[in-house]
Amino acid sequence: MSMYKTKQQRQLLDFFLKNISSQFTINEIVSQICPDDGAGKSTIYRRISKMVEDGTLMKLRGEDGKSTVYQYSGEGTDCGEHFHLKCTSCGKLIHLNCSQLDDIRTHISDDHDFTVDVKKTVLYGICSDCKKDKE
Amino acid sequence: MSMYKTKQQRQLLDFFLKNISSQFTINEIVSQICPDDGAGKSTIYRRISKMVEDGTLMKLRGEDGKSTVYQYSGEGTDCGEHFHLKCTSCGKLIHLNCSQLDDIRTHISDDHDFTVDVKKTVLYGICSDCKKDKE
DNA sequence: CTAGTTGCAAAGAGTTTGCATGGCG
DNA sequence: CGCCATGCAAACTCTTTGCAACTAG
Repeated sequence: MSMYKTKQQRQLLDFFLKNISSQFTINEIVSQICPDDGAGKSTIYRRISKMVEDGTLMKLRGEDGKSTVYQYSGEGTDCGEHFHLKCTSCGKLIHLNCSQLDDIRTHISDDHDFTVDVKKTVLYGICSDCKKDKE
Repeated sequence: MSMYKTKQQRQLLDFFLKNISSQFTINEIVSQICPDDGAGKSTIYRRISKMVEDGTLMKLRGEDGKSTVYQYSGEGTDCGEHFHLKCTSCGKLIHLNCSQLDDIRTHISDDHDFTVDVKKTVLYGICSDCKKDKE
């Protein structure tokens, strides 16, 4: 399969590494990486899908509930190990490293016989900053 | 706004009430409700959006990670009060009434200063039945 | 009667696919 | 040199929107 390391593959990975805590839509990625927009959009789609498959990226639903955004979750992160909180107001993604939260998985597994897939799960809500703004 | 109770509105609500624990894509809804398919699809879209807004329906991502499915979550359910587990293998949605899970919300709220919105959150993973099948 | 609602068709947005070309190893 | 990856354009699917006809209250 992905045996070749092409320029485009490296560009894409670099882009996410440089913006390791940010999320982007396909269009944002395309316009940031491709010279004069539009070029290579299908390649971006193809590559992104594979990166989601192999865990390099997380696929999330945007704040508006319509768009799809992607964020790096590969090496260097422990995104396969912890839960994520996503603010539905500002879009921020919070990595939740917390032993108590890990207990939840054990609890759900033991008591509800359901194996939670942390990589696919995002808890949506309102972050502290946005909470303040509303006051 | 929604002051009129039209035939279509009632049909749609009845359909979800009759299939209170199932999920449907827009196309499935359209073909089940509309006589000879295709008819009134835009009405379905318009009405579904409103039902999601007012909490009558939950909007979920389908098993394939691409499609969007809807399930009843209005009166008679306590879907605004508990978490949901969704099996990424068979698509089943599990309503998680469990005090320990409620503690999670308190914990995240108190210790992580983040207010989880239960209605928008779904925990994805593998249910017991599908786990067995793999053995 | 009046304003919200519906149906249709057309427009839009997002994503996928076929095929010839290009580039990695 | 062989094969996978890329780019482009066309095809597709899903969803939204404009507008005239309709209907509940």
